[in-house]
Amino acid sequence: MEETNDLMRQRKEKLNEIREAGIDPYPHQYAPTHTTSGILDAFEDVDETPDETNRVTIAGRIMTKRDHGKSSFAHLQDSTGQIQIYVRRDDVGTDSYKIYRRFDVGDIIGASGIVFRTRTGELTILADAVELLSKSIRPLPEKWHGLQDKQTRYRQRYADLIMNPEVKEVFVMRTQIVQAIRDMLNEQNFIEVETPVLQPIYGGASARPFTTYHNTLDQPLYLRIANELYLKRLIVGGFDRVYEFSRDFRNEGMDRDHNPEFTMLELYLAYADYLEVMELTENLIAQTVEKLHGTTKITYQDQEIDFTPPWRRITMIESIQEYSDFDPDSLSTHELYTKAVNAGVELAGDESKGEIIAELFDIFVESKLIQPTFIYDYPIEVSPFAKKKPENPELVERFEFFISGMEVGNAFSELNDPIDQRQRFMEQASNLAKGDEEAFMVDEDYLRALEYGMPPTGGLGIGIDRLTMLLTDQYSIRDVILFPQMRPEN
RNA sequence: GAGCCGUUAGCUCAGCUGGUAGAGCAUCUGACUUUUAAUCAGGUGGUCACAGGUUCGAUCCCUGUACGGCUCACCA
Repeated sequence: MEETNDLMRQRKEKLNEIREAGIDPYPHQYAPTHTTSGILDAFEDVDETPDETNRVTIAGRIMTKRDHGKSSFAHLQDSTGQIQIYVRRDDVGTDSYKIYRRFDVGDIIGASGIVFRTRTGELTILADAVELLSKSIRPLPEKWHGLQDKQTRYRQRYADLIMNPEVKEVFVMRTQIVQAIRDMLNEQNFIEVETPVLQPIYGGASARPFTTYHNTLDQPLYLRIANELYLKRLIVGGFDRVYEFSRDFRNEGMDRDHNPEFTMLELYLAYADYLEVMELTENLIAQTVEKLHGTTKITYQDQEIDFTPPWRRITMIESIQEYSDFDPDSLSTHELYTKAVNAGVELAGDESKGEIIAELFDIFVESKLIQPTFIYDYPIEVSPFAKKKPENPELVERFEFFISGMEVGNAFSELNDPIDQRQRFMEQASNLAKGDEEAFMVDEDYLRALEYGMPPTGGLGIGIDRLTMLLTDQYSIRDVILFPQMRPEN
């Protein structure tokens, strides 16, 4: 049912009046010569005397309008900012001025005129022609407080973007972050590729997938939870450096740093191990921060974060020793389990030592890692695609990095031994059979690829949404995703 | 999934001990040819999220539902 109110009815009446005057309220094109910020830059020296040489044409949305009888001031907003226009009846003509008076805040109009400076010093366009480009029939939020309600801001991002310039700035920065990373990777001879979103077998991470169905093939398909296994197939195929900004989908809960669909950068680098990837990671991110902010020190939620390499490196076991009173090295699995349960850690009882260690890390360490920190050498049980450490087969060459208590990225020396990989898959498959919804299926085709031989390879995944949160000082992932997932309104 | 909080005019928000609702902005009418939260005068605008219950009477108290926020759980 069509939503309506007095304000909208009044605007529709104005729309009809404009049509009856023979004017198309939705014309097909317009040719502005300038942007608002371009004018503010280019005409900085202009004074109070209008000079015909300073003629411009702009287009934008009316954000404020102050009518004064036979003259009027308004601010027009375009994608670059705002500028004031000054419209006088004697300059635009009586008929045109009458139509102009039917314009509302929110309408998109074009204006031609001369740039000058008002008595109060504001650079302004003295308009001699104004033209309706699109009539707005739904009123914008109030100018002073803007749009505050989070629900409306997320559901009607368009209104949020119109009213809140700082929101727009966040999304411009998001694009700049992606662009900066892309530029650096391209410079280092990485190839950007595209791999399937619809996958017959999901893998590369442990998460519940979204399931769909292909009618013609008559088979279920899964929206990818990661693209890892496809990128590594490409390494097998001979692309030595590949990456993809991948929209991934995980059918899990939503909170301040989880959205069901999110963007991950994954990259793979042949002949590298995880230590080389560590170096690449800190440089990639530090340079991105530097490009965006001109420095590698920024403030996130009132805490200073220093991205200057090298970042702190500490093993997972060491971090647990440091941040809790557990020493996994000196305890048996059973002792560790007992102590953890006594400390209030919820465990089912069938966890392996590695799983308990990972759990202890999550509970006692993760939230305390404020400055960029590499946690490395993970238990093998929670890392089915990472290569074992030569000197300790219970650990793998894997790291994650944490900033402001958030996991931002994950990397390892990729497991390229097809026999070992098959065994790890089998363990996962048995977990799946035991009811672990996040274990995954055996990907025979991926194993076949490994059997052809994959070079030693380092891989990395970076959560682009979380990185953007950090670099734009946003508390919630919903504030760095244009259209975050929401329940239906009705 | 759990706990807490919220939902009142287009927007931002008040609303006391239960007595059928207010402000600012926006909007409308009039005045105003350098204003900028323009100003001045006068108006319009409400399913108090939804459904029940208690009560003589409910925006207010109770129950349920929907949506949202925060926290927790889940998410290697």
